[in-house]
Amino acid sequence: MQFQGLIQHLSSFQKLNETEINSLLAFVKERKIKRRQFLLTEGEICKQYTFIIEGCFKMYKIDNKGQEHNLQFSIENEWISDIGSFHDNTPSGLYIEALEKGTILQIEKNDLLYLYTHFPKFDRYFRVLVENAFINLQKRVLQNISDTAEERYLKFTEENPALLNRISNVQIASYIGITPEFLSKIRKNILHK
Amino acid sequence: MQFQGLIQHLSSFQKLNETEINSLLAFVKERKIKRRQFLLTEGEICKQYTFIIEGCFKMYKIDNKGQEHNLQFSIENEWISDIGSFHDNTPSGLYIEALEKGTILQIEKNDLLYLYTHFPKFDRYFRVLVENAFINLQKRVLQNISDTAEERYLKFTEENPALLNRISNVQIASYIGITPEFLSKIRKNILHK
DNA sequence: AAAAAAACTTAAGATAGATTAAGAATGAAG
DNA sequence: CTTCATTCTTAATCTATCTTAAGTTTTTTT
Repeated sequence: MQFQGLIQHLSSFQKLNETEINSLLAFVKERKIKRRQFLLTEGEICKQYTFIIEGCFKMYKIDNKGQEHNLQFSIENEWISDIGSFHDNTPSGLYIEALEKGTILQIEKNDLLYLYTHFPKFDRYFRVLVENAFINLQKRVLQNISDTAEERYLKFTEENPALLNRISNVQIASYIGITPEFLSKIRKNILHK
Repeated sequence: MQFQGLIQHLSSFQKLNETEINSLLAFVKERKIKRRQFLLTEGEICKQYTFIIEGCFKMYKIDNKGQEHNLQFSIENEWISDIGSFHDNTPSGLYIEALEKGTILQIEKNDLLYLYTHFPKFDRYFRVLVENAFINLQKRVLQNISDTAEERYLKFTEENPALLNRISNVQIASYIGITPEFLSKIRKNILHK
């Protein structure tokens, strides 16, 4: 079994007792995922929270011109899901796709709600998780509205060293909101300094 | 006293009992705020969560060229604070400023933590609040990386009708990440269609 | 190992958006 | 009610970024 990563992640926020751990593990299911496999596609309702044991995933939308726009990358010991679709039971506008083969744990909505109700610690755990994700998104919005593309690229490389050797520049360009060609120009520019 | 708005807001998520309501109200303090008054400035640690009874506020950063960039507007029955600074006890990089005179309620960090610990409902309430704010921020990031300035402006007007008569186009331009001059051009363009 | 697909780069020309500057209109404050 | 400050607009010029297209390199799949 590969539950240590998840338990450790939860425990880093607050101590869990036996009952809490066992309840969680009773609900969580392990899945092997192939490269290019989808965890979610547009139009589906997001019915699970996904915790990544191993692998690298992207969450993105496709615009009316067929272009992909990356909202998020996630790797080992991180959660990924379309929270909006999950909570409102509405069809997602997003895709979640594996960039590498990997292994995940998933928990169904009803089971998560059960945990929320019976063990307040889970409410708190996910509140803190979302708070942290929220803080990071705020920084990203500020960057988007105030920084140039070159500044956004440099900050991305500084803040995501673990991703650099795992994803292509095409993916990074899509994440910071520019074309791959322009990113190429930016990288050339940086080299010549 | 002006606590109805807050109680109502909380109750719309889940029923509160007497004890919970009283505990909350014991901690919450009312303040009158003048136009142009600051609730937070750069370098300060954000020590309160603020609930707006009446008024309109903006939260923004100032970049190294002295330019303002609006992260958020908030009005009646909404919360505003720098969650990052609040939770990590780190100096904020943001300003919160009143665009109109108004009235607010504030709760101190220690008191909020007390509520979290003693009444799980508050954990849940703030988890759901942050989740909703997070979902909206995700939409904004996707807009920033995939839509043109004109599309962002049009969506802003559609999604924030209540703000339109209260804030200037200068503020809107700063929020969607363009100059006021270019927004002027966009508005002219829209008229000529 | 070969074939196919995806990623990366370069460059020319096009467009979105910034900058500067100035004048007119609106709103705030004494 | 009047003065001062801010907002809004316009236009010319400049710059960042996109588009298209092509060629090269790297990675994935067979």
